Amino acid sequence: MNQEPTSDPLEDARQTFVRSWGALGSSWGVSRTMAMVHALLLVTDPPLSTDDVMAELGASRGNANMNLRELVGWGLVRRVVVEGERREYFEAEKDVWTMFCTIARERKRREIEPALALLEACLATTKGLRSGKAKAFHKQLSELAQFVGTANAVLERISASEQSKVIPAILKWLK
Amino acid sequence: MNQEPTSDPLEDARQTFVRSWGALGSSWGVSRTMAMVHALLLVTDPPLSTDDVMAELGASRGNANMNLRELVGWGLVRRVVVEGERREYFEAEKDVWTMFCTIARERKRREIEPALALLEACLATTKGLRSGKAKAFHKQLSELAQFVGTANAVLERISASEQSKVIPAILKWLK
DNA sequence: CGGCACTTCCAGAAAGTATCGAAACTCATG
DNA sequence: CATGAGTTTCGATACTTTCTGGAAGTGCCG
Repeated sequence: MNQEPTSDPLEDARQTFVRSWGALGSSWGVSRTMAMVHALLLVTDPPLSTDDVMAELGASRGNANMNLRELVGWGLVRRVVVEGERREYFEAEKDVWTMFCTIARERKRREIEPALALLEACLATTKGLRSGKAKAFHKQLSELAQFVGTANAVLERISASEQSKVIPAILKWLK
Repeated sequence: MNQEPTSDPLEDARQTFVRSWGALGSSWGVSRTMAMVHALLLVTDPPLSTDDVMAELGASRGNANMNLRELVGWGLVRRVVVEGERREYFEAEKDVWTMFCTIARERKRREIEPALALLEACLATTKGLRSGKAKAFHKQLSELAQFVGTANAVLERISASEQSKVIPAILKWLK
């Protein structure tokens, strides 16, 4: 992935943003390129084609295609049809609140729920055990499960709400 | 990393929990082994030595040492001194709320704040630009920055609060 | 149909990380 | 101040994940 030098400050800022956002992505369990593609679409107005993404990021077709597809799978990017064009174009959901809700819902489904399931399973298999060690294990896991369950419910509730209902309440609470 | 077959249901459950938690860790940007070490300490009562961790997870000394050190760095694990023992022992913070606050604070510091800094930097360099494209870019980033900033403040506030103040409020709000 | 304009799949290559094993270091102790 | 238990560091290797480039697929249109 290459970068061309520019002296256009806007282009510089875009590049900086896209690349750095990509780097940050990896600490959140998102691959660099996927984060970069998302960042790119987020700050680009007319929808982009696969080739545009390839060109902007210097990625291969397969890579661009795969990451676009995955972003569509997450619901963060939409395929759009451009009048009189055969090629597919992509645009990101620009509204930050909607984006947050989408991410929350997907992570919940893909990561929190499996974790809960694991905890429940371990709780179930140690339910009947009477030894002190088993009791302690069971108690520790059940506290964890309860916490994760609450977090799950909070995300559920928040991401099903209107931004206009939630944000003001939060800001007020922050005081 | 090996596993020995057991017919002890508690041991089985512990193994299952530790290993699966490790697997889940990777979707949250935590390395498998670090998540496993943490899980292990979380469900183990007497503090463990490096050698215990090595034995339980079948990891090398270097690996165990490195991950223990990193967990101490996150504040999720403490070194403890056992009477009349030269060797160091480790125990995890068991309280789930405290654990959550620690993680929130650390991720905030390591990941959210750098992201905010990036956003601010890009906002600053495009501040004066008057073209339509620049305005759109600036607006998109500033919405993102505002959202991330609010999230940051929320985490700050929550993780500085008492569990007893926050959880009931949340449960009430969930209704 | 057959050509064209795209999209998707796939197997191997490359890059990036985690892990090991062993050597180097630390430091209380005899 | 030599010993040795215990800890840390480090280069080499093994493993995963990500990426590439080309082959195969899809479906529109003349």
